[in-house]
Amino acid sequence: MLHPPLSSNITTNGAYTAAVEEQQLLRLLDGCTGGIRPAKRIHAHIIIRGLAQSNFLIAKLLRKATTIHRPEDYDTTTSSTSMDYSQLVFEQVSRPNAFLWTTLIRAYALRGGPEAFLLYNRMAALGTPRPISFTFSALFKACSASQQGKDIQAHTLKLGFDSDLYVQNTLIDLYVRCGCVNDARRVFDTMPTRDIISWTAMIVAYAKGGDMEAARCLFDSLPHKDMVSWTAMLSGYAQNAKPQEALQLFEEMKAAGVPIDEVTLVGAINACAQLGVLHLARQIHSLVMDYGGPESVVVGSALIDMYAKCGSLKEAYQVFEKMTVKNVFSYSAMIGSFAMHGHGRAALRLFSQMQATDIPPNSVTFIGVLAACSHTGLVEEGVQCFATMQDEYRISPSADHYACMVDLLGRAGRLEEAHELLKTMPIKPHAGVWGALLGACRIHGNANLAEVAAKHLFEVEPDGIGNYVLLSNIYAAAKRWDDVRRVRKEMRGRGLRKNPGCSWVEGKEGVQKFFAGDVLSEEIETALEELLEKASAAGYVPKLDCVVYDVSDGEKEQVLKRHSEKVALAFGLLTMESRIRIVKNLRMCDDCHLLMCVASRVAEREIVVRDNMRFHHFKQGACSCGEFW
DNA sequence: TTAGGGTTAG
Repeated sequence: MLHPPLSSNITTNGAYTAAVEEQQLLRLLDGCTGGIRPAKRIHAHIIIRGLAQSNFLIAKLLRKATTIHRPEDYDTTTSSTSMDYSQLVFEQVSRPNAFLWTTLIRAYALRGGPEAFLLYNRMAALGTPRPISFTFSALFKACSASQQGKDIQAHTLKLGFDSDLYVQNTLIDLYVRCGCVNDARRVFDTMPTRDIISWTAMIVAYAKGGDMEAARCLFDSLPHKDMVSWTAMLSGYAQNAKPQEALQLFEEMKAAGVPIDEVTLVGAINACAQLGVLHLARQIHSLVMDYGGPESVVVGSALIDMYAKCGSLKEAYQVFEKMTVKNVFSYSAMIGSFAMHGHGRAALRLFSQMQATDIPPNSVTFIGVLAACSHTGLVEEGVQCFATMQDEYRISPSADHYACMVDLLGRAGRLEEAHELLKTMPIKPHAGVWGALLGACRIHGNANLAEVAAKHLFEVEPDGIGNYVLLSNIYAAAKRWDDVRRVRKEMRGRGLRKNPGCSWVEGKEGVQKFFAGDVLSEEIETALEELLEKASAAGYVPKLDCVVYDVSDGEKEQVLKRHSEKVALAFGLLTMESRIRIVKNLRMCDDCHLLMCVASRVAEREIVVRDNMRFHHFKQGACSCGEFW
């Protein structure tokens, strides 16, 4: 039996017995897994032993009962949640102390919603007990808008918590979550003492705001960095499209002997996915295995995405299959992976499998599903999924979903329908939606509708350089040179310059990067010439329309020849014995696509190209996209 | 009590 009968409390040594029993129950609570049902069992013991008024015990009990993400969060026998139960237990304590109040406030705060504030207001109205610093760190966690934070901050000032490290650190974090970098910095600057947590929170503030130089400046001036501050910096680089800097930091971190955990690895995985370099991906994967394999679904989902973006759909699927716990992220990542490689049917099959589980798809899942249909020309299926999303899953389509639908219809040549959908959508179309229409106009050579799309596009995204390039491409294809000049003049007037095309390719001695128009080594120049000769003999004729300048055909040919992916291909032919993998920063042009097709046949090589849209796998003269891109 | 993480269209 766990406890002696109640009567044993009534001894001359009652206080001593109670203390011993409290210790026993605390140990019991420490050993319990958390969740509502185990908590209820221990609560029964607490009541039997007459300790239901112990603030300390009850606070610990509530912390256990309200542990989130446990299946026991809902008790089917009483139809109550752990919060209903905790509230009830709390109300039975006649003199709750500040710690007990705070425990309940924190539990509500972690769940979101207004209850945390209501409870605090009740506490403040009573006037006793007075809040403690813990109370405010819990309240700041409950805030989701900076104004709420400012209101609570006024209370901290009044009660003298304005120099408390924990309170101020949580306040910085709140401003970071709300995107208020300046407010976060003001708190940071006025703190009498700061610790590594204050610094790291501030590094994150700058990283979220895209100011990686300011983040780096703080990071460099931190005398004692820990794993979290290193990881914050690394992830910041990855999130701001600076994968090389992220991986460089990862190497430095390892060299400095800083420990690494799953969060660090996720940052590195993410960076590697952006670079698209497969041998690096494999290295990081084996590092993950050294750390015990992808134990969390977070790492697994990141790995799936990484392998897909590095061109290996097979390895992405292997990771997915091996995952023992799958969730909406892992399914969405895998469906999106099939989509970017043009495997629409496989994406739809996996989506069906997902529907048979108890994991409901979310709006991101549908982006993947719709993109898969769009990249494979499965128009009716896409239309059907768009309806299912709304009717069955009650997900209202976002502008991104409309962009997919406009792309789906437009790509398939149903331009008017796409335009009609766009005009009747209930939310404001963003640049992506008009961009999809403009892209479809390019494919189907509809310069008139392109003008309509471009007009709107320039309104919502006046500095989107790609839009001007796309429009001038469309005019160029229609040989409307005056219009081409007009667009180019507009670009110049706005101080916009074309992003230089850039490709990188995996060689034996690392990754080689090429820019369009680079001066080439003799070796590469020769390899390129030989390739073009062989291709011409096999029927390749340069698509001069791809050049948007009104210059002679000879000059156009020279421009095309220097496109970075062609140079990368020539380099790959020289250095790689088998498959050639190229990553490009912009969209591949029609001419390069054609040459890749022909080259895969005449050079008898598999070529995999990732551009900023999707993957193309070239093999024996054909592309996996089936010319539908 | 307080800081770092995964899937998103053109």
